[in-house]
Amino acid sequence: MRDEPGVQPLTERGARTRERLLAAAREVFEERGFLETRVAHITRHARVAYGSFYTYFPSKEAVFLEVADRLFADMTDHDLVPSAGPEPAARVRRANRAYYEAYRRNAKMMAIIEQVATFNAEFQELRRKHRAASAERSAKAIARWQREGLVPSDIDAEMAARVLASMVDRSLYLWLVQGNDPPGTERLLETLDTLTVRALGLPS
Amino acid sequence: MRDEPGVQPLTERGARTRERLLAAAREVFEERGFLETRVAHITRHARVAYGSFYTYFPSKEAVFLEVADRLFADMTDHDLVPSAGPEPAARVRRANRAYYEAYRRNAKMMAIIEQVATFNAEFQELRRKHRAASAERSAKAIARWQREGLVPSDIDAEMAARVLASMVDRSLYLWLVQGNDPPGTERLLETLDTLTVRALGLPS
Amino acid sequence: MRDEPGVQPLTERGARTRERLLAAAREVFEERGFLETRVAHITRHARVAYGSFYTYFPSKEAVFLEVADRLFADMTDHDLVPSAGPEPAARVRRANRAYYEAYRRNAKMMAIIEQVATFNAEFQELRRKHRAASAERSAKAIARWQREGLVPSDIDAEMAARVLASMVDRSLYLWLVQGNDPPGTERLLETLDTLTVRALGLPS
Amino acid sequence: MRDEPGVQPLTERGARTRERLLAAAREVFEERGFLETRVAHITRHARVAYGSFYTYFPSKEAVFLEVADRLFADMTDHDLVPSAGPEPAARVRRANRAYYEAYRRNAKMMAIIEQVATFNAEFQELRRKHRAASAERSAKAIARWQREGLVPSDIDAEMAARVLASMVDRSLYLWLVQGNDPPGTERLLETLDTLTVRALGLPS
DNA sequence: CATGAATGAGAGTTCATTCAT
DNA sequence: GATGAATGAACTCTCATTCAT
Repeated sequence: MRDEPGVQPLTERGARTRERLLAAAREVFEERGFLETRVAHITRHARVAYGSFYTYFPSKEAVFLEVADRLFADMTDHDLVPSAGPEPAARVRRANRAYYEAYRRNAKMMAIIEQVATFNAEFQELRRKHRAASAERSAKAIARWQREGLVPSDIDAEMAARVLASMVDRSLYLWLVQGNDPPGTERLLETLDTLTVRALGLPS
Repeated sequence: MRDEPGVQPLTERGARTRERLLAAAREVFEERGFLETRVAHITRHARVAYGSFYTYFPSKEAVFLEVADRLFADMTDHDLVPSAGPEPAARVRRANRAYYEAYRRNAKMMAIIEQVATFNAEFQELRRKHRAASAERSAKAIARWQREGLVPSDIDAEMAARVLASMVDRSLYLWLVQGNDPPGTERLLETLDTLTVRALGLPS
Repeated sequence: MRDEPGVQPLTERGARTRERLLAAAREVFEERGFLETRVAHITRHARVAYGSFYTYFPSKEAVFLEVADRLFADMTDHDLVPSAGPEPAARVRRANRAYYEAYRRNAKMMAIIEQVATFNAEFQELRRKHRAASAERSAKAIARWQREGLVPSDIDAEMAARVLASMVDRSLYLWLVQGNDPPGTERLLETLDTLTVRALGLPS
Repeated sequence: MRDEPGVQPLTERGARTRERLLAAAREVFEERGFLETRVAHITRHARVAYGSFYTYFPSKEAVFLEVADRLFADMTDHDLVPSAGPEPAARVRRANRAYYEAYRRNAKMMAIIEQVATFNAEFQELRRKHRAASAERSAKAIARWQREGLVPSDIDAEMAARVLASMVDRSLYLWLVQGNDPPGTERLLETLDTLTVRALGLPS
């Protein structure tokens, strides 16, 4: 009992051990899922003693939160519509592809994230915030396009942003995580692009 | 899951007990989620002896599968586009509303279904089949509309059906299960209708 | 998880198992003390499975409380002054001897009781109540003797009852539990009697 | 306990660290009890590195023994009858009050001492010796009073000393440590004085 | 069939002590 | 000496499933 476990290590060596645990945790979570992961798996994978885990993390949940937090940061570099500029359809397309790449890179963890989100309220909240921030940025882009006359003004920008994000997100989940269908990825991406652009009425 | 030991009760009394267990299971699953549900909770709720559970179901998973199977039947009475006919936009609209109502009615179980789908392969497969069947029907409708010139022929009917189903499904999940947003339901439904119709290029 | 553990068993067989656990618990507590007792020791001693312990008791504390409660009942059949009547000095003497016998019979558990009382607030309260009830009875006897002119009226009956109970109780504890001194028991009892009688000014 | 590794610091700085650990240990023990005290609590409180604890003390028990040893010294400056002289009743009274004050000052540690005495044999022995030495002094006083004709000669001086010490000690423990009773302290002290004096038959 | 007791392999967490720096 | 990380044996409590009645 160092009493406030999970504190940042004070030495170089401690920092290394902590990183090893984080990396091992991610790998084991990806391999076995959150529920089937034992703290012992993580420590064995990181080649540290069982007890060392609790030197840096108060629980299995805590290490997961941190792994997921890093992943969210990686994922949200690639928003639906990252920046202003001409050719909105091309931008949508590019954003979708970027998100697809990020999703593919992190597909295994995305599966575990969905798992944990179904029973851990704290984590649900974390994910909700990330989603809201991301949707907010997309909504801003849509609203700008509406002011520029590129998107019909009868569309609810905020809601459309959320709904379209759900569309892309869930499609990629079923595709990449649950492997719901073999036919070519390009067909999926093409459809996501087309439907998004047409749903918003963007000139293509 | 239909040939496990003791599944089909032979007597009238046995059939009653089995039904009580199924009803109790659904209520307890809704209340606590799959992971937090104990077999004892189910039997207590059903006012049945602990051991009787295993007379009718080989495991906690088995009773869940059966509860979920019944629910899927209820949900898929309301497909994206239930039947042929004129006014496709109105049909999309009606289908979305019907699905929304069904989802709302079963929201708690939908949450648990998502939960179990994240770790139980057998259940994943069951859900995948339901999804595929449902998407197939939607794809048929879209294809018909394409032959009738109501939907552009450059759209991949099957993929569009899946992607749009993901959009609606996920939006309702975040809305009804995770309560992600306070603003009015009507805004959400309106957006789902509009985006679907425009994505498909249907006349409105 | 039968959810409200520690419930009374519903069958004859369950009642037997529960009794075996209680008896085993007492013996193991006496042998090793509360802190050094493991649930596994108790179940092994009772020849039941580890998990069966938790069918009947929610924790080690709970089984201890019940063991102690039974012991308190046994001990308080022998109060400082059990009943009214003539010859108070003889009554004091008889009460002291009776308490001594009870203490000797239960000496090992008295040691454990003292142990648990030093850290478990719930148990402290239980013991406080027993002590208060016992002191109350002694105080009544002293007050009666005061009304009969056998004890000086300047004595605080209630406080004297508590103080003299402490004297007897603690002396027996040090004697029988901590074995503080070999010389004859009779010397101790004689001293307890004499000091009690003279402290109260009773005719001897 | 004085020849364990690293007990006697060789440098000035080491002596200071050791004192800080001792002081911190006492405070933490008082705050949380022996069982709930972690070595980490002590070092944190002393603002000393975790490992430094083991530079000066071989174990948690060892530091407690030393804290308790100092406390015993403080307590036994105030014996039942500290010195010879006239007016024995007044002396008893004064000794009781002095002991009360000392007890009150150290009440929290007295609680922990009782706790440790219930499971640590080495500490039990230490306390037994202190008690024996103290009782010995009281017994000497009583014997002297017997030779002076102030106390009846049928009293067993040594045993009476022990029994009366138990009475005072236990009453103060229940009063000050377990807070067994709200009514005024003066009532308790008065009763202790009176009963002691009368039990011994001292002229008052 | 019904009942409820019995089972025991885990799993997470603790923390005194040791050790490398 | 001082520092704080590393260790891992314990220990409690859980609960799906089996079994005796």
